[in-house]
Parts: sequence; structure tokens; C-alpha cells
Amino acid sequence: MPRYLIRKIEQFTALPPDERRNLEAVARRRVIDLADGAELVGEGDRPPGVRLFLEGWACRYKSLADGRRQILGLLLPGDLFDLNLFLLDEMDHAVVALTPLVLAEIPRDALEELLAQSPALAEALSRDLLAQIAIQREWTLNVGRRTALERVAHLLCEIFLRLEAIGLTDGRRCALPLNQAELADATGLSVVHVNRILQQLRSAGLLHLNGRQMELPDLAGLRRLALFNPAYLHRARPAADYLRD
Amino acid sequence: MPRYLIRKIEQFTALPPDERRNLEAVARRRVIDLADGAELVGEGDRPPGVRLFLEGWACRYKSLADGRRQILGLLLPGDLFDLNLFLLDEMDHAVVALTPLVLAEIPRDALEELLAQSPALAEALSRDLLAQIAIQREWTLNVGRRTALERVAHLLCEIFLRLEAIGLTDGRRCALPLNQAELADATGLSVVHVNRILQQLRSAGLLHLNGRQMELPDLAGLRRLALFNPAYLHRARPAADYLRD
DNA sequence: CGCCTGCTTGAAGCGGTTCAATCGGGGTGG
DNA sequence: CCACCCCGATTGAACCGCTTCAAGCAGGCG
Repeated sequence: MPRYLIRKIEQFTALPPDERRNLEAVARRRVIDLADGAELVGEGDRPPGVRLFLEGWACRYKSLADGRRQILGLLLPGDLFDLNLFLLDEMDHAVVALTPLVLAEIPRDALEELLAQSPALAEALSRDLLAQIAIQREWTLNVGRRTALERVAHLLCEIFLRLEAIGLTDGRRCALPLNQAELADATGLSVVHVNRILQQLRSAGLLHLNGRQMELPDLAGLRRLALFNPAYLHRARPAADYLRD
Repeated sequence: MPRYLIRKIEQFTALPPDERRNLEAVARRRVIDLADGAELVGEGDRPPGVRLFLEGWACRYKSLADGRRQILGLLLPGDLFDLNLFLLDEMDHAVVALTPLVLAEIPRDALEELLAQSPALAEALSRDLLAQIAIQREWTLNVGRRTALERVAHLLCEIFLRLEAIGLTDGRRCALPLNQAELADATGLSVVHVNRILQQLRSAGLLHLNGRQMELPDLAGLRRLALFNPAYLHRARPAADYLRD
């Protein structure tokens, strides 16, 4: 059931029942499970078919020859990877599972048929692709111009809000399946420094960690610290107080 | 005349003559000139209609409250800004002209009609959008994990190769209308440091600058220095020797 | 028990920033 | 025509944020 994608889409407008059924049918056709750490696709591979994340987290990343690695973005439940990607010759980046995954594989012809029959869905998916690009731009700004403290805080804000949009938060708590090495690769920092930044956030009362869960007791404060502007997520208008200025 | 866009597209496959005519007609409909420094769209604005770059350079950027600025990418002749952008609520970044510009404005309905009548063009533009996203990812890697020297070298390689793909290079020379402050904002560095890096590149015989032109006498060497892998540009297979490993 | 993975700590070093001048060339107004 | 100005490029010196290196530590698991 592509319930997270539907939830994300229906922030804006309800999907017509027939389009919803079309999507559900396609997403049920070929469901696959992957283990934590599985590589969905490697740099240089032929692009895979479109995949819809039903459960679990993954990340896109690129590596340099000497081992430096940059995580480019997170793929969360409800995300599509990637509309039209099959048009490209080869993958310029890799994708790896951060947790066990449940994916729906959507072959190219099934996707084209689905989109032809579902104009509202097609528009929603185009919008979602643009929102993914906007996130990529924000990550460029994040690693390019924010300080270490701001970067980590910004990443945590983004994770919380993206999970909230699909109903995967519990009050101020949500999952955080990334270890410190992965946080470092996502923020362009060293593991050691990420460790010290997390301590700073904890001692400032902005973050509690236990296991693979995090709690953000003062999201408004964290947001201010991170210079976080949620506009780039292109969600529906914020209702929550911690998103107002 | 959208000749640079057509050139970029026809790296892969020739456009059917009727589709080419459709595109040329739409691109002739509303042509506008803008001065150097003009803001095409600001952060928070409603997204503009689709615009095709006929001549000139622009950049996308985001700023932080205290004035830090990150240039997110370059818009060059033949680039489209941005397929489907009107689907979003508001701009999450700004775009400003780096040189005088000539643009074709394509209203939403004209674009939809064009794409409906021109399947090959529609596919090419989707592919171009994906290539733009790939460039954005590479920029995230660039500012996240490369050293200052690598970053600047990488940016120069990208500029040269993108211009080459549209026939705007002259041997090893091409335009470079960015000043050092803009290079700094594109690489996430300080102006002072960019200045010193450029001196390093010059004294290593990898770069000559005069005015708003640059020459890259040893592109293969610059590429190696930058850890530059051209795959992310998703051009047709390289013919040039400096692109082979 | 012993090992592995991930987290934590300390200390030294360096890459890049910041601050503060200076320089140079092109354009402008007197 | 020249003095002035302004913007961009350049230089030097001090500083600091983050990295690197090198250990230790804690918890989970075979």
C-alpha cells in the first residue's frame, strides 16, 4: 500500500478515487524486500525502473576515488526513485539501504500507462520531483555555507519535518537510523566533529538520542539555530507553531 | 532561435523536423532581453513561466539571513528554466543574470501544447531536467567533500565542458563571466581564498585568465586534479581525448 | 570470553577565514 | 585632460573551525 505517497500527495488535493486505485494496483504488482545495507543501484549502472519506497530509508551518495563520500539525500517512505530516470544512460550516483526496505517496482510501461490514465497523479509526481530537486539545492547550500552546528541542526529539522508530513512522527520523536559516520557523510563533516556537535545539541537541550530514535524537544529553537526555512520542502502551508516565524 | 538547446538535444538523436519547427515557433513568440545583474525571480516569488536561455549566463542562488550566499548552479544558453516549475507554490531560490540575457518566455499552455505535439522533444526535455538534477548533486559533492583547489578546478571543468557541448568554446578557450566573489559563492569558499587558488592554478599552467575569458591549456591535467568524472553531465559519449581515462 | 562496531575523548595540526590594506584599471565629472 | 572614485583583484598576518591521529570505552553478539 503506497499510503505514505498518497499522504504526501493529499496534503495538497485529494486524489480522485480511480487514480488512487490505479496507483495502488501498480504499487502492489511487484513488491520487493531488501536488507539493511543493500545497494539498490551503483554508480555507473544502468538506471533501474522506477521504485516507490513503501517502508524504510535509503540514501543517495557519491564517492571520490580516495574514499571521501558525500551523502546527497535521503529517500524516505512515500518517495519515488526516480521519475523518468530510465531516460539517462547510466547512474551518476549510487543508492544504498539505511534500514530494511520494502519497495514497489514499477516497470517503465506500467508507469507510462498509469500516468496517462491519471492526470492528477502525474501532476503530483511532477511536483514531487521538483520538491526533490529543491531539497538537493538546499543540501548544496547546507554543506556550502552553513557552519557545522547549523548543518547538523538543519539535517535533523529536515528529517523531522519530512517524516511528519507522512505521519511518521510521534509527538516530538521520530526515527533516526543514521549513525554518526552517515551523519558526517551527509553534512560533509568528520565523524569526530559530528560527535562533538551532537553533544553540543544535547547539552543545549535541543536533542535527545536513544538508539535509532531522536527527540527534538525545542524544534522552534533548533530551527532558529539551523537558519532553517521550511519553504524548500514545498509542503502544504504550515499549521504547526514551530514553523511560523 | 533556440539553436543551443537544439544542439544539446541533438547530441543524442536528431529532432524530427516538425518538432523542431514547433520548438522554434514557440521560442520566437516572446523574446525578452535583460541586463547584467537583473533578477529573473526572487526567493519567495511565485514561479515564473518556463524560460529558455537563448544567450547569456545566469545563476541560481540562495542566501542566509546574515548574508552568506551559495550559488547553486549556472544557467547557460540552451538551458531551460524550469520544466514544470509552475507546479510549485513559491520559489525556494532566486535567479540572477550574470551577463546580459536573451530569453524566450514560454507560457504554460503553450508549453503543454508543444510537449503534447512533440513526443521526442518532451522526452529530451525530461532528460535535460534529470541532467540538471545530476549537476545539482555533483555540486553538493563538490562543496561537501572536495578541497578548495579541487572545487575550483571542478567548476572550471564543468563550465568548459558544458559550453563545449553547445559549441561555445574556441579551442581551449571559453567565456568566464564570473568574478572572484561569484566563484567563491559557487564553491563555498571565501573570496580571498579563491584568489589564492586561482594563482595556484595559473602557476601550475592549468589556467590562463584574461578579462572574462579563460583558457585551460591542460584540461586532462585539470580534470585529474579536480577528480572530475564527466558522467554526471550525461552528454553523449566523449570523443575528446581529455575525457578518456 | 573476546571481538566488532559505533561512540567518545584529547591533542596537535592545517586548511581556509577574517581583517585590513594596497593596488590597478576603467569610467566619470569637473 | 586630469583628478577622483569605485570595483575587483591582490597581499600579509593572525586566527579558528574543523580534521586528523591515536586511544579508550560501551554495548551487543557469536
